Amino acid sequence: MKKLKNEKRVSIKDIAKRANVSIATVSNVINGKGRMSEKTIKIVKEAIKELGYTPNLSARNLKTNRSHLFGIIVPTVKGGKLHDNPFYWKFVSGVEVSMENKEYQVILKGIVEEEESFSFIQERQLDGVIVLGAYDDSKTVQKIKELGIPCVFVDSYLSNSDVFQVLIDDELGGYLATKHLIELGHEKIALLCDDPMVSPVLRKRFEGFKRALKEANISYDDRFFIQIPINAEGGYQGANTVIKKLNDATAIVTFSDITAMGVLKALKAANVSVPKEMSVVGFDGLFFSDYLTPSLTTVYQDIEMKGKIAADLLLRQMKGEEIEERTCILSVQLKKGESTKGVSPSVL
Amino acid sequence: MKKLKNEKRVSIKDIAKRANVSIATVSNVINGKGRMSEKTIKIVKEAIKELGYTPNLSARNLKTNRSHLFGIIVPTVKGGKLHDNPFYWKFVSGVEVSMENKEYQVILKGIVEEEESFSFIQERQLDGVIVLGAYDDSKTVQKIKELGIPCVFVDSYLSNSDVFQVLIDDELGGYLATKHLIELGHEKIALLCDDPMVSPVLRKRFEGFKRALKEANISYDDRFFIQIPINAEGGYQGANTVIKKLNDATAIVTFSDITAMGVLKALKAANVSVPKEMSVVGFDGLFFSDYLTPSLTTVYQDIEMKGKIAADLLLRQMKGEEIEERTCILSVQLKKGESTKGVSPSVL
DNA sequence: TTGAAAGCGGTACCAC
DNA sequence: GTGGTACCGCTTTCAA
Repeated sequence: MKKLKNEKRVSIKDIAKRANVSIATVSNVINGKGRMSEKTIKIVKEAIKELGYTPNLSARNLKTNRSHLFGIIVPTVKGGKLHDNPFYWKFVSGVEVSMENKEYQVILKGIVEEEESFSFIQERQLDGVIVLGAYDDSKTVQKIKELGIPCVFVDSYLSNSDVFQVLIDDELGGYLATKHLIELGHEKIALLCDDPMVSPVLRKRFEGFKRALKEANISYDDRFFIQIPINAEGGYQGANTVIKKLNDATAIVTFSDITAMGVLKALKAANVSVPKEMSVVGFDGLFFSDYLTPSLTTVYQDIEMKGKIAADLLLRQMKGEEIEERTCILSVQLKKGESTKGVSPSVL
Repeated sequence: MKKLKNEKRVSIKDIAKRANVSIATVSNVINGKGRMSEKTIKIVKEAIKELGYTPNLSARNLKTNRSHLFGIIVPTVKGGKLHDNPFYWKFVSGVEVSMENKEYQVILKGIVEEEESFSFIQERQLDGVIVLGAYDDSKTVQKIKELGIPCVFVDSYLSNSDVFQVLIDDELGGYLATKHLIELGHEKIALLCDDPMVSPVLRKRFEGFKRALKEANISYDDRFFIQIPINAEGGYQGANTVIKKLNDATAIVTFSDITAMGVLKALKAANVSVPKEMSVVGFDGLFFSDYLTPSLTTVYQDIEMKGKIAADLLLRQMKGEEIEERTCILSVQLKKGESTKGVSPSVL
C-alpha cells in the first residue's frame, strides 16, 4: 500500500525515532564522539542505512561555522576567461589530488579586483582559499588577510614572510631560457612579454633574462623587448613585429607556451623556418608543447605539484598544524625541444 | 579604546539592534519582501553597511532548502584526470557565462560510477546538476533522477524524452569527416576510436562514418578500425598501428583533436608526411587544432555554447519555468585545415 | 552511556 | 508596516 509521503529528506530525527534513541545519540554515532554501547551504535547505523540518511551540511555548517568548502581564487581573470589557460587546469588538478578523500569541495573563481567583492568567501563560510597571482599591493591580499581565514598565495611574491606561499624559481626560468639560447650562439634575442611591472612573476623572469645576457656580456637592448598580452594572439602579433622590425633577431623568448604557440604560427605563416632561421623558447611545459611542430623548447614547471603543495599547506593550516616553512619554492628546468638550435652563420 | 571583541560575524540580530527594528524587518529589507516604509529601509540598509554585514548562506540554505550551488558531474572520469581534456574547460567556461551574475556557484566533480556515491548532491543540497556523458543504462542517470532535482544531461543520448538534454549532431560529425576524405579521393580510411559500444556519442559518430562510406559504395572493412583510448597517447599508438599494419591506408579519422594530435606526432616521427602521404581529421575544434603543423582539419562543435545552453536550461528549470523543447541538438561543421588533401596517385 | 534542550542565523507566518 | 516566534537540521553542554 503506497503512502502519500511528504517526501521530506530523512533527518537525524527520523533516525532517532527509528532507532529509539535521542537525536543526540544519533549525532554522536555519526561523528564517532562520546562513548556509546556497541549495541546502540549498531542500531543507529542500521537505521541510517535503512532510511538512506545523508547529513544536511547546511545545518552542520551553520552550527560549526565550517563549510568544508574552499576556494581557488584568480584575481585579474574574469570568470569565463579562466578556462582558456591550461595552466589553471593543471593547477586545479593538483589541488584535487591533494584533496582526494578529504571531504572538501572546491570552488574555482575568477575575479576582477576592481568590480568584485569577496563577500562570497564569508557568505559561503569558505574554510580556506588559494589565491593565484596576487601581488603585494593588490586589494585581494589585503581583503583576504582581513578575513583571517587559512590561505595560501601562489605565484604572488608577497614580502610578508608570515604568509603561506608557493612559488617557482621564475628568475631561474628566465635565466635558463635565455642562457640556453646564448649557449647556442644567439645574441639578438627578442623577448615577447607583457609588462613586467604589473606582475612580480614576469618581473622575476625578466630579471633572469637580463642576468643571462649580462653574464654573456650582451647588452640589453630595449628594441628587443616587445610588449604583448600573454596569449596566443599576443604571440602571433609579437612574432610579426619581430619579423618586421627586428630583422637581425635570431631567437625569441616567451614567458608562456601559449604565447610561443602563437609565435610558431606567425613564423610559419611568414615562412620563417624554426629553428633554422629563428629559435623559439616557451615557458610552462604545457601538454601541447610536445606536440607542436617543431616541438617546443620550454622552461618546465610542475604546475600540478604546485597545486598539490598549495592544497597541502591549506589543509595543514586548517588542521591548525604548526608549520615552520611557510614559503615553498619549486625549481624549474629547461626542457629541450626542436624549436631551438645553434644560430646559423649569417649569410651576407 | 579597543574592545576585546568576540570577533563574531555580524548577524541579522546585530543589524536589528543597531537599527532598532526586529530581525523580521531586517530580513524583509534584505529580501525586499513585504512593505516597509522608506525610512526603515534606509535605516536598516545603513546599519548593514556600517556593520559590514554579509548573510550567512548556511543559515539561509537550511531554512530554504536551496543552496545556490550546482554541480557539473562527469561520470567515468576521476577527479584529477578531468582537467587533462580541454573539452571540459571550454564547457565550464560556457556554463559560467550563463551563470554570470546569477548568484550561483559551480562545483565541478569527476566521478567513478562504481566507487563513488552521489550523496554529496544531497548533502550540499545542490540546486541542480549538469551531467556530462552519461548513457541510458548508467547508474548515474538512475540515481540523479531519483533525487528529483533539476538536471540537464549533456552528450548522453537518453531515450527518455522528458529529460533535458543537450547534444550535438554526432552522426553528422562522423559523416562530414569521412565524406570530406572521400571527396578528396580517399577510400582506405582508418578510424581511430575507442569502443563505440561504450559510449552513445562514439556510436553515433561511428554510424556517420559508416554512412559516408556506404553512400560512396566503399565497403566497411574491420581492419581499418583501430580501437584506442581517446587521448594523445592513444592517437600516437593508433597511428603507429596504421603505419605498421595498414600500409594501404591514405587517411585517418579520429573522433577527438587530442587523439589527432597524437596521430600527427606519430606520423611525424615515422616520417610520414601529412597531408601528402596521409590525411588526418580531428573532432571538436579545440583551440590548439589551429596551431598544430599542419593545422588540423576537424569537425567543429561549439562546446562553449553547449555549456551555455545547458546552464540556461538548468536555470530555467530551477525557476520552475515551463519548457516545451527539452532536447537541444547543436549542429557541427567541418573546419578545413591543412591536414587533409587529395589522395596522391599511387606509385607502383 | 544516554537524553533534554539551547542555539547557530536565517525565513516566513501571523498577530498587532 | 512591524514584530514575535516557530522552525530548518545539527552539534554540544550538562544533567541524569
